[in-house]
Amino acid sequence: MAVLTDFEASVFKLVAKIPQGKVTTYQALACALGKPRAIRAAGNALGKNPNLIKVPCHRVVRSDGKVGGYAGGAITKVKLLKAEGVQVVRNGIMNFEKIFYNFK
DNA sequence: GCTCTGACGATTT
DNA sequence: GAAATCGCCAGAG
Repeated sequence: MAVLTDFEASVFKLVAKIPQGKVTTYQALACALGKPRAIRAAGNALGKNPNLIKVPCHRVVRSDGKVGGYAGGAITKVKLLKAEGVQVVRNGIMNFEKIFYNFK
């Protein structure tokens, strides 16, 4: 079972809600948690990556439009996103603005 | 209880 | 426009 903290569990719970073909940013994620300043903490939680398959952590990208990082490598992350219909411009930069998922 | 690290963000140079 | 620096929060040692 998850030996994670409440904060991490909250992050994974939100990330797991991201539908296929959509992506979100670490900022929106932290904001959804009620702590827009805890961007690093949210990213740190995903960094644990306890359920890489169950949690679509690859759908979480940076606010800059870059894919950010991934436990399996940023290359794999972009690959998965492209497979879901995400338009990757270049250098791992994508048009997440058109497929942005807003937590609600 | 203090310090370092980290899948980040925004600002400044 | 790109690179570097500072600032932020939470977890682990």
